Amino acid sequence: MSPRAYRLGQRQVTTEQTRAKIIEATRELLANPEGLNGFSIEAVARQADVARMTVYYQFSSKTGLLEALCDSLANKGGMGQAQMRNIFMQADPLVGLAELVNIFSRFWEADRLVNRRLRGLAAIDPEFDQVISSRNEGRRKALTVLLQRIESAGHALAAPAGELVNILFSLTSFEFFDSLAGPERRADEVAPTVYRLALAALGLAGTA
Amino acid sequence: MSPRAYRLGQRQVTTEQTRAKIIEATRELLANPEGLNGFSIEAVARQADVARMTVYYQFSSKTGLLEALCDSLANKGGMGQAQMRNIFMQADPLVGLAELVNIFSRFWEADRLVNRRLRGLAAIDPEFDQVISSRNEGRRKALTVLLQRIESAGHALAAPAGELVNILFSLTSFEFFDSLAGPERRADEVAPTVYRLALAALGLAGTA
DNA sequence: ATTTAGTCATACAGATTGTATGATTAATTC
DNA sequence: GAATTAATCATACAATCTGTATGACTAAAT
Repeated sequence: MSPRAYRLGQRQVTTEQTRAKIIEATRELLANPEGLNGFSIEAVARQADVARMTVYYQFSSKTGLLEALCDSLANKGGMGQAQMRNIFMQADPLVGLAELVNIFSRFWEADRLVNRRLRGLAAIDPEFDQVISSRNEGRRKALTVLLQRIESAGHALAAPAGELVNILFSLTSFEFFDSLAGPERRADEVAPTVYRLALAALGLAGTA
Repeated sequence: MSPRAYRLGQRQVTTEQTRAKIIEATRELLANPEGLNGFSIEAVARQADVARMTVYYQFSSKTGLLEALCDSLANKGGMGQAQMRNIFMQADPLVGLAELVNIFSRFWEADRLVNRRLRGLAAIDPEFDQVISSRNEGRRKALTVLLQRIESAGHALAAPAGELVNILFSLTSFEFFDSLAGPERRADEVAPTVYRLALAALGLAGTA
């Protein structure tokens, strides 16, 4: 009657491999320059060499699958803790801001096409949009803290802090990076431009 | 044998009405806050009270339909000639730039949700992305001309013109507007911010 | 040896797509 | 008025995808 105690143990390793295979297959399909016409759970399963039912079993829905991909990208990009810490370790919050811009520029660049697709899907599907939005909140939070420190450091701000957070948030968005980078520019060319605009927005054009 | 000469005449009016009905139905469906799950050619036909085959007959494909919608939005927003002329009529090219920012801010705001969906679809489908990209080229061209005039007017530019065009292009994009406006702000609050950033990018922060 | 979780195979109803074929309707031409 | 033409509609079709359900099979854990 009562279910027997059962630890996954070694099996969890295998399961994780399966999940990783599926997520990677999803990433590959989203990175297809031909677009997402061929993108379907069925195609993901084929690409991952897995039964379609396994995809559903592991991720429940398309949204669940894409959400897992987002997490995977964030982990791969080291977005969890290490990088964030580096932003706030800086004594000068403006250096921290520059660091944030650099980190995100590189992050957006790493899987640029995939990011573009994901945001495209988010623009179409409110359910998945929630996923993307909540992922963005971390950046907004970080910017809020940085801005407080910048103000504390004695810099007079050119506008209400809430307004400025909003501007910095938009300047450091994937969409802005993607547009600014165009077909040619790399992250290390774009990041300085974004940082310059950010300083200008703060009214600190010639400060650094 | 030889086909008889045939002018559409009065029939063209009816046809145009049909096309308009279908485009409007498309617009309404794209504006659905619930997302595009329910969006299909079939749904468009139902909404327009028209047979599905008529949609195909008039627009060939989904891309053709969306392209027609883009044109419709541009016409509705008066994007054709009148507004553009207003930008270049200004004696001071910086005023022209401010005008451009205003015009596009209002334009993006007018059908904001629809624009978001369209760009989402473009991010997913390279074929349709072409449509959107070519629509954006007008803005880029206008910015290029404005920038030349600004330079001719004796303002020293802070960076190569090509670079600056790129930055202004990104600052005046729908995506940047959409992010900056957030859930609350209106076009007339966003436009001044964008203009300030544009001036800062040009290195003319305190000029106007 | 038995239980459990993960994987797979199959099946199903419902939608959507793009295309094809032909009927119907109304305006245009002769 | 009769013939022609273009637009619209109705129906059908194969192909694909979705989400769900059901059960079999396998390997690890008990």
